[in-house]
Formats: sequence, structure tokens, C-alpha cells
Amino acid sequence: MTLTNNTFIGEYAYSLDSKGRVNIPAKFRQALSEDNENTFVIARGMDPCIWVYPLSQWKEIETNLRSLSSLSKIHRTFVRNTARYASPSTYDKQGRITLTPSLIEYAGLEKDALIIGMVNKMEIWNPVQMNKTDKETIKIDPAAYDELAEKIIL
Amino acid sequence: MTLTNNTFIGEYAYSLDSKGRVNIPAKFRQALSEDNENTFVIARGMDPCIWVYPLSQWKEIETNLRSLSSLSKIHRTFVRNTARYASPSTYDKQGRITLTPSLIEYAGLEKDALIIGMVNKMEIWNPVQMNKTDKETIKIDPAAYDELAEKIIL
DNA sequence: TAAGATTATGGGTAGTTGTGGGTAATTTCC
DNA sequence: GGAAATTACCCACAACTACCCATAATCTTA
Repeated sequence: MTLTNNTFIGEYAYSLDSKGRVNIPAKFRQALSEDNENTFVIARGMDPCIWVYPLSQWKEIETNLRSLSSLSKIHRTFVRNTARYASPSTYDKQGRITLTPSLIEYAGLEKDALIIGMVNKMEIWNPVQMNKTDKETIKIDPAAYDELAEKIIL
Repeated sequence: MTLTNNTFIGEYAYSLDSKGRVNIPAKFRQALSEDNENTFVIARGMDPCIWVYPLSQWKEIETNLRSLSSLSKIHRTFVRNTARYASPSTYDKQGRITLTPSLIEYAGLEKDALIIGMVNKMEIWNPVQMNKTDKETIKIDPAAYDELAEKIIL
């Protein structure tokens, strides 16, 4: 059962092989609309993990980046930081994408890879790092959640 | 896999040979539309690096430069600095462009060259200089950066 | 429950890409 | 106008990557 197009939820445990490939969960692949051409764009996450966008979603980001002028230092820096580590990756016949060595290192990936649906994208984590981050998350300011509550109805 | 035409993302580590040639990443070459005639325009970046535009993109910049009046000293200086060091460069059968000695010196390039996709253009850096700039970036005004990040949903 | 289909993981191979260097054509300069 | 220097074009090799096939585990369906 597929939910909305290009929408990802759930968590999957996969492994990274010696060539730097990870499987994309079948459900996620099925959720992709045709215009994505079986392609994702992988990039650095804000947390120590890899962000995986459907191509169509990434194109919107690119459009926004194009509107920034390189005359502004802060704009330049932002475009560079965003685009620099991004890379398109089409999945093969077996449904795997190849990660770049740079991103593997950034996310600290070894044998195990945890794939997490983040609605408009997915994240790839080293399970150990995810645990660590989970524990830190508990310390989040409850007031911050209250602020969020005004924006999102659960 | 090629994304949108004339759009460049990702980071590549190449080397500058004794003739002042650098490879253009295959993905970037493939992204070029036909009307670019296998040609880029190299110019001084705002940071200590070389900016490499697809020919068609550069033509748009020229159009914009034309619209600036030379009555304004700022405009004159800007046009001069932009046009002065710019130079077209067609890539050879192996996909390399030749850089000018002036630009090589400006970017402080030696053996290693770091090529960074900046969406509408690419940058060529000395990796050492890039590291230095990265560290300075941390000092950028975080508030302004966050404001930008809110406009562009990643 | 058993057979078939799908999914996750491993590895081989042919084509592509990055890099070095050589030669001929062109330009520069005395 | 001719020599020297520079530039453009070509070939060759090594490393890498994308694509293909194979197998085992899992899920689906009759």
C-alpha cells in the first residue's frame, strides 16, 4: 500500500556493501512519481546523517538556490554549503543507490544503515549515531514543543 | 545521471597539470546544453577561487553588465573587475579546460584543484584555501544564515 | 502449506573517466 | 621572415563506475 506520492514514512534497517551501495526500501521506491526518473539526490543532513531527496523535490531546492546572488557573501556560502555535498544517484535494477565516500564519512556509516522516512525526504543514519542523538533529543526544551504545537496539529 | 541543464552540484578533487589544464567533471559536461558549444567562461570569483560559467550563462551576465551605467563609479569598477579577468575556454577531447596564469595565481592553485558545483556555475579552489575559508565561515552571522535557511526549505 | 513472486545482498565485466605525455599547428617576437 | 614559444589536438593507460547476473531470504497468494 502506497500513501501519497513522494512521501516517506517508517524505518528500515539495511546494510551498506563494500561498494558503498544501500538499498532503498521498496515502499519508498514505489512511492516515487514517474518524473523522478528513478533518481534521488543525496546530501549532507543538518544532523550527522545523509538526506535523500526525490529528484523532483531537489529541483525545487535548486530553483530557490538559483534566486540567490553570489554578490552576497552569505548567499554564496549558503549555496556552496548546500550544493557542495549533493549528488544525484539513480537506483540500479536491484533498487540500490550508491553513496559518495564523502557522505559516508560525514554520516559515519559502516556496515549498518538505518533508513528513516522524513515525509518529504529520507535520512540514512549509522544506528549507533541515531541512538546517541535520540538520547540528546530528550533534553529538548519543552517550551519549544509548545511553540511547535501552535503550528502543527497532531 | 544528469539533472537540469546547465546546473552543477557536487564536489570533485582533480589535479592541475603542468600545462594549466583541469578536468571538468563528466557530470558537469553532460549537463551542458548544446548552445554552449563545449565552452565555459572562466573569471575571478568573489572569493579566492575561479568561477566557471557555461557560455550561455555568461552571456546573460554580459547583458546585465550592459545595463549598468558607467556614470556611477561603483558600477564602472564592478564592470571592470568582472570583465577584466574573464576568458572563454573550450574543453578538449578529454574534457579539460585550460586556465589562464593570471587566474591560477589569483586562486593560488598548485597541484590540487577542488571543483565545486554552485548550481548556475562552478568554482575551482585550492583545497588548502577552501579549508581556510570553511573555518572562517563559522564566524558568519548565524541569524542572517538562519533567516536564509527558513526561506529555502531543505 | 507450497509455489511463485518479490526483495535484499554479493560479486563480475565492459565501458567510461581522469591523467600524463607527444606532435603538429599557430602565434609571438626579434 | 624565421626561430622560439605557446597553444590546440591526439593517443595511451590505469582506475573507477554503472550495469548485469546470481543467489538467498522474505513475502504473497492460491
